[in-house]
Amino acid sequence: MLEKNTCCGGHSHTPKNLIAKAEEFCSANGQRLTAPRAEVLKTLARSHKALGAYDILEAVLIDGKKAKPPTIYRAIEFWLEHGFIHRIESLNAYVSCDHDHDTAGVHFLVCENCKCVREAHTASPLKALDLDGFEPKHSQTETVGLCKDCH
Amino acid sequence: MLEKNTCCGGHSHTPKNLIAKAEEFCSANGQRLTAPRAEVLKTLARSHKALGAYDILEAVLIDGKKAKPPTIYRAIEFWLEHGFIHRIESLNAYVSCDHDHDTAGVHFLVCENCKCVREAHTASPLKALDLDGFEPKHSQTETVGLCKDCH
DNA sequence: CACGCTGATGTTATATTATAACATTAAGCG
DNA sequence: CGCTTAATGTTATAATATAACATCAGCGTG
Repeated sequence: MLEKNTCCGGHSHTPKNLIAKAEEFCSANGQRLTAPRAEVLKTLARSHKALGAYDILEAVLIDGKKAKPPTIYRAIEFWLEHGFIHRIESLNAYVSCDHDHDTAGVHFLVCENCKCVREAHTASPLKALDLDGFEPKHSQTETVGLCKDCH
Repeated sequence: MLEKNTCCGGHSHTPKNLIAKAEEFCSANGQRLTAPRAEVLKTLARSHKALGAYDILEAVLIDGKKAKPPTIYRAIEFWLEHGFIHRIESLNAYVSCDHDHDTAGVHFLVCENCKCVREAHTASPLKALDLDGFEPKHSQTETVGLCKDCH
């Protein structure tokens, strides 16, 4: 994993911008931008495709040493909670997010071949639905298929 | 798991109907309705909530004996392929389906408390989207929240 | 019926993803 | 400084899923 890949136009977020946003968020909210958190976010931001937790684990060094699973999962959880990354359920993998949106409804186009993920925006899929007492908290749509470069 | 539960109005599919449909499907398509397949489908059909593979494993006996993981996963795969069950990605769990629909786009209302799952139908979420070369194969929306009885 | 083909299951082992539990360290604050 | 709290380090293990190969059952054919 993490090999150079030009699929999807080589799209990836810019680690610097995302880290800057993260720094800003942390100082504004009394959170700490620690080494594991920073490394995990940078790794995801550099990748244009979804990475599994153990891909991240292999990719990052914290103070020059390989981390252990809980360290990675804690950082993942932190960024998930604060909307800096998303979990792609159908891949058990994670992507960074540089969109500003409430995280209540998102839509991902997931390439089953190269695992690249594009985040799309539409109207909430709940609009047209008879919820009949169901109280929604979060909607996520995943469309699996082949990206432009893979089909 | 599998305890009696009256949440969501005790909704569950009717194993007999679903098995009848499955029998019909198999004979029409040259597939075999073997013991593991039948038991797995019945178990899911009886449950009104999503079951993990290992919940199913604990629940079924094949010729009076506990099965092993590959047996369960093969049956799950079989029914997934043929649209008799769905995988709820956010739970790593499975539900039976007695709807007739192309499996190209489905929407689930998932209760995070009791794990009951309601299948809903709306227009495809892809309609409003600029796919820009992405070739979609399957869309699934999962809305996590609290069901009528749990909130 | 015996044979051989095919698809399904049985079995063993292991890969992959994720978390529990407790010890230690670091940051912020009076 | 010394306390408190949040975060990380560490060890172990849970939960989910699959690879690989052996065996068996159904079925058409000679």
